[in-house]
Amino acid sequence: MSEPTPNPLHGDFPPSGRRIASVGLPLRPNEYRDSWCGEVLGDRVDTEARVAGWVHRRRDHGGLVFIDLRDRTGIVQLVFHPDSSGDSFETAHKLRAEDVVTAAGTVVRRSAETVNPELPTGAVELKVARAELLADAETPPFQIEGFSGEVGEDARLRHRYLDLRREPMREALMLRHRVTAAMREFLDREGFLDIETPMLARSTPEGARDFLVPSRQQQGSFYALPQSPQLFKQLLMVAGFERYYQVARCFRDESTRADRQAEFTQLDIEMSFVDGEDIIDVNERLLAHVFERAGGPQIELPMQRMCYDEAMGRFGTDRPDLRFGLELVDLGDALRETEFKVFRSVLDGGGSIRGINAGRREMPRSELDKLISRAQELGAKGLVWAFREGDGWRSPTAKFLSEAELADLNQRLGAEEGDLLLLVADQRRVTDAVLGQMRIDLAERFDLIDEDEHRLVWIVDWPLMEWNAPEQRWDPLHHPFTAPAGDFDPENPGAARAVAYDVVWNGQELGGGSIRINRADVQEQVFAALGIDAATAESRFGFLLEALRFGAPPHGGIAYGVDRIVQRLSGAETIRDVIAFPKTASGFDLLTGAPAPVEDIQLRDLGISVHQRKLAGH
RNA sequence: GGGGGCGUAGCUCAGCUGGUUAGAGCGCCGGCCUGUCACGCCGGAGGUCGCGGGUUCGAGUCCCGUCGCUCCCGCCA
Repeated sequence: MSEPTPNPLHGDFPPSGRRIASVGLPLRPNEYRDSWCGEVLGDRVDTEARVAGWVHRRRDHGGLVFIDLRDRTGIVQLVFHPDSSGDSFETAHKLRAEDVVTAAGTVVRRSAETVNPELPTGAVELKVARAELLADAETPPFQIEGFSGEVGEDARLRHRYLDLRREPMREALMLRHRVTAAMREFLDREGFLDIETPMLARSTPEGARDFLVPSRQQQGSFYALPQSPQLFKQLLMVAGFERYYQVARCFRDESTRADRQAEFTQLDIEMSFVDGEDIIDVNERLLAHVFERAGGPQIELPMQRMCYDEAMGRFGTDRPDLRFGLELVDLGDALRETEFKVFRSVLDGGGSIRGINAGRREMPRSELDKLISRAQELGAKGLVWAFREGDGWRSPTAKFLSEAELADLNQRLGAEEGDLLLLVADQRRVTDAVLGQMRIDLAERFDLIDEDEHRLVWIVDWPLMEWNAPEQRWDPLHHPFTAPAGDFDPENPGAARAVAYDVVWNGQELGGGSIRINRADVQEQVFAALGIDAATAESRFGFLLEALRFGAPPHGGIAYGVDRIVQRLSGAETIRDVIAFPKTASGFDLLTGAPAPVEDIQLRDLGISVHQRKLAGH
């Protein structure tokens, strides 16, 4: 996790183990304990307390034994003296790391020299009268805490239940709970109903690959695990529930990333009789509430908005990080007459030339070569780099450009002496993808991001569709159920705008949504424009079209990536660190061994050929 | 599907241009210890160098393959 950058988890909470109070613990006494370890504080001095937990560390002095006992709320020091009753003192000598223990005794104040200021409970300790070993533990494969090195992720995932005992993971999952609890709390208060939708659903071949589940009763047919509850929540609007939400598990059979798992959690929301403004209003208040409850940055309402076109123009992406500049600049006009062949052919081919002024930077040739490789990795054919020098450039490309062109480029880029300029010439889609990402790479590399700053922005006014040149068809920017703003002209689908909105936090999309189509005829037109013919639409989405004919209210909604929100709030480097039982990059669960081969008889029940499975290598 | 990085003791790592018996810290085991809190001191155990093959007098080290982890690109409506 991270260094001294202020973690929103810390600082905004009352110090000490009382942090746990906001998680709403049942504190009913039982025979094992009447106190959480983290709550044995000064106000318990001279009272009896009974705690239970895991042996965090033992310090055995022979005639005196200290045990740090840990539960999910924190740590308290137990002291065993030889005069403990029964065989408690002998038990203490035998205790080992991670043994499970219950101990009762008197809470005593520590003498001034023995106070541990590092521990919330460090002013007191439990003088143990009786203790019992409830379960002993084998030596853990890695140290739970008190070890300066990071434990490798393989080991952590293979014994996740031990990893989850470590403080960063405890904090992350408790934060996650606070986030979802705050979501439910707010939405319940606003009149939303929590309704579950099916996990075994119909496959939708558009979009991401589905996880398929073979049907035993209809051999050869398959369920799909839902990529989102989208269609079901629209049907719930048709059904008249008006305000719905669900903390929904979703599945996409695509490769994972540091911020992506195939199985993830979405906060899914849908409302009826609303327009885009109503939805944005509710969601701004939702986010403000969640951030407040979870110790995130304070959100000023109303939040900033930016049009899609502006975001793409200035930042090359629909999820701009507004904490730093390095904005993209369009340079085509400066090169209208250029004779430089590379630029000429791009411009003649309808492409763009765009650039970034990275500021005054020293960069050796080897580093510049790395930038070129990165640009190529991102899809550019090449990258022009230049340093402004006098009225011209120091650059391998300078000799191909006229003095007037160089001066114009410098002016458009606002280049001053020594500034590093990066140019990409390609189709606009490519220039934006490449420079939009390099802008972020450069900001990280040159440390231009103020980690204390937080910028939330709604991206609004989206195109409904974009032209997919390789496939020669129109694709929806959100999904095929997004409502066009105003009348939809099937002859000119590229002109249609959508009532859609994404909320972006420091360059990461937290969630996105739209007003949906609530008329069957419009939905049919949009399907047609997307190249889904009437027969296909009927067979895949006939149930939706039919439902829309039975009185579908105007409706719309949004969906948030819960894992990413928690990741951001916790400062975790990967999404795996905020998921209790995540999978590896190749989709393995190292703890349980899933996915795993199954018995032949299971396959026969499903009508799947055992022979085929053998071919697959099992 | 493609590219980069990594894989050595239970954990985190070191191991030079190939060279004798593969090391450290932590953990673990035994002993001592009444104020520690990363307790301390003394002693000890612990290795298929991911796996398979090759080059070489000789491989942890070089080469090929393979498996696993990870980051990135594609992909993720």
